[in-house]
Amino acid sequence: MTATARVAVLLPYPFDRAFDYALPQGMTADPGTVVAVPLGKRVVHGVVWDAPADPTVPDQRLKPVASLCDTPALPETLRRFIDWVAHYTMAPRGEVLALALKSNLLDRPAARFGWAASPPGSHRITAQRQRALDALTRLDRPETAALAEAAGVSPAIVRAMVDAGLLVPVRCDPGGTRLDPDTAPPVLSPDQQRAADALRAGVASRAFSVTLLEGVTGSGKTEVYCEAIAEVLRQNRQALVLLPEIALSSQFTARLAARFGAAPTLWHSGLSPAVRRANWHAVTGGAAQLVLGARSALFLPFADLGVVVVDEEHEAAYKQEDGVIYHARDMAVVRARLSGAACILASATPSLESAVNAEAGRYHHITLDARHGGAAMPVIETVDLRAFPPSRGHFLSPVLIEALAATLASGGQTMLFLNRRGYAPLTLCRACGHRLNCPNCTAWLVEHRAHTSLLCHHCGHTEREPEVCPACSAEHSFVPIGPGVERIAEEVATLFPEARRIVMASDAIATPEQAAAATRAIVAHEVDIIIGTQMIAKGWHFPDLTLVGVVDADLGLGGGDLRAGERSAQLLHQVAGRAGRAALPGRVLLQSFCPDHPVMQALCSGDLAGFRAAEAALREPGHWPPFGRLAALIISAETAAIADQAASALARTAPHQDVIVLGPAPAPFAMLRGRHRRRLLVRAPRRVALQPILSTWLDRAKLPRAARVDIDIDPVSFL
DNA sequence: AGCACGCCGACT
DNA sequence: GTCGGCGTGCTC
Repeated sequence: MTATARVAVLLPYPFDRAFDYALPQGMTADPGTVVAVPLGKRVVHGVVWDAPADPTVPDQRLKPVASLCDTPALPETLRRFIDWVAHYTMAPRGEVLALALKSNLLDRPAARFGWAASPPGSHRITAQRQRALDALTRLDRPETAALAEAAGVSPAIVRAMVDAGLLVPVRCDPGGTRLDPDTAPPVLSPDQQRAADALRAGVASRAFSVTLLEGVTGSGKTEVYCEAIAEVLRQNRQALVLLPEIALSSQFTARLAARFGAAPTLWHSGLSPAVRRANWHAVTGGAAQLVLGARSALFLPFADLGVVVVDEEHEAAYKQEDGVIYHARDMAVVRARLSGAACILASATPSLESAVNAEAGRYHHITLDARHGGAAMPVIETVDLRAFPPSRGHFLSPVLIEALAATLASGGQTMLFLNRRGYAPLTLCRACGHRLNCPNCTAWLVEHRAHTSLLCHHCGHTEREPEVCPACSAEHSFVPIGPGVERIAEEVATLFPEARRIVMASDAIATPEQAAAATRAIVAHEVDIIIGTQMIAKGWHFPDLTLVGVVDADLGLGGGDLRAGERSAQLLHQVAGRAGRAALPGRVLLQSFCPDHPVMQALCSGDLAGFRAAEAALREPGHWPPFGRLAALIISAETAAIADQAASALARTAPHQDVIVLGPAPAPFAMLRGRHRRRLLVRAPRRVALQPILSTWLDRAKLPRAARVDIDIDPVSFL
């Protein structure tokens, strides 16, 4: 009597271990094989894992594997990556697998069709139709949305052209066109050439390496790392470029397409299910040579990854904050290591983490100094709001208004930056001082005049402004306090009624199409003044923009966040970089109540490296990141009492060896989406691994069932 | 994640 | 008397 042949199958659900299944006679399944297996009453997809069978489960309890899928096996490098991420983040292994394998990806994608121009006939060619036909000469068999976006026309125009017979469908499987590393090689400066050669050599060695590529906005980082990608294409391996989700613009896609002669394969949350599936299959089949994606693209089944680029590596948006909590920049390094690939971290304002790793020699460090094409860095000055205050109820200092007027007069464009959506961040009763709060969160309600309502930016709660104050019953007594971008737009309209304005915030610009339309209008100089949030800080290239005004440069400095100064410097530097990118010199005015603050000083002098050194000197003695390890335990419950009880119970049993446990404290948003939250911070020197300490601690702690503990390794947001 | 089992309130 | 709320627990 021979024992049943069994395989361990990892399922994409929150189980930490693989389940054993019986392998029917004659069936073989190597690790990585995607299989269908019975689970309870259902049949689900899973992956044969490289785990030993579990002898404690007797043969009789095993169910047989139902069938093998004809999808290519999940590559070993991806399986090891999933194991690594699960261990590091302390997330159940199956939950991590779920990031890589959703069963709706598995069906073979249907053939896809794009559009080509039909031979010229006797059609009426309107200006918009001509734009689409022009765009078609630059694109390879684009689908409707891609063509419409590239041409700057609505999808309806494209559909009408199809109906009129101007466009004919042709098959366009993703990755069907090979990328050509030599399509449009850039002309590089000697500085860039040296950097490109070094990156290319790293790729050519086919070994793991990490390089921090530091260069100011406009120094040509993209052109340089594209040379590393070109080398990977020559090796016939695959390349991955990660961008913060918000920066996945069509402008960037078009740049890569122009460089390599065909569009990269996209991966982000906005893709339709059909495109998702097609692109996933293109990656696993090797047809996708270059993927441009958000952080989740790390979990794609690359067969042979040669380079991973993390652009804007300092961005906090790389931190996944719910579900499996991970930092995509750090996981990109791991993904590259496990794949024998080169990893390139690119930024104008590197994170302290990466800068310290480069300093310590763990990463290579390449710096691009000059702005390419001769454009100078803008002149950055502070405007002391104590000396030059705005008039009552307004937010632009006379100094900024004067600069704005001069720029308008000379025909230049101005950008006003304020990282705050809506009209006013706080609404209070003139009679009694009552503040309108969110019922679910520790947060003020933000007035949005565009929707004539008050909105919570944390949970989405929305309500009308009450007629009567709920505290003192005064009528129509509410006044807006402080500015949001809508209010700045209003102020600008009063000051310069003839100037053409656009507000760029996530309320107004919600889709890539809207962003593309706004960008086009700005580049075409159909706009004089751009008023925007964070959204306008990233990657755009507006040639006529010469003045940048930061309405509240102090905004990011409060809140007691470990990285507040660092993040503020990065964001403001990035915003400043929008000014004067073409032939025209740029000027940046930072409105501040504390112009002597190290962040303002660093920005004005351009000495960000000096600022980083000062930050490092503050963090190193106490083993704060990146000089030590940090984890946050967020304890949340329906009631404050349960949250408090659970948090102090945890704190009482806290380990002392090698770690310091801080707290419990109310999490900065003590109440979020209706749950009460407390936080413990666990800090340790770099040599100590936190995970085993945390798991023994949490396993022993007896917590009330109503309380939940979320572990955040390497927290960045402190929310 | 799903899906069962299980023990307390308003309905044909 | 049953239908159904979602708390708890299991899935090889």
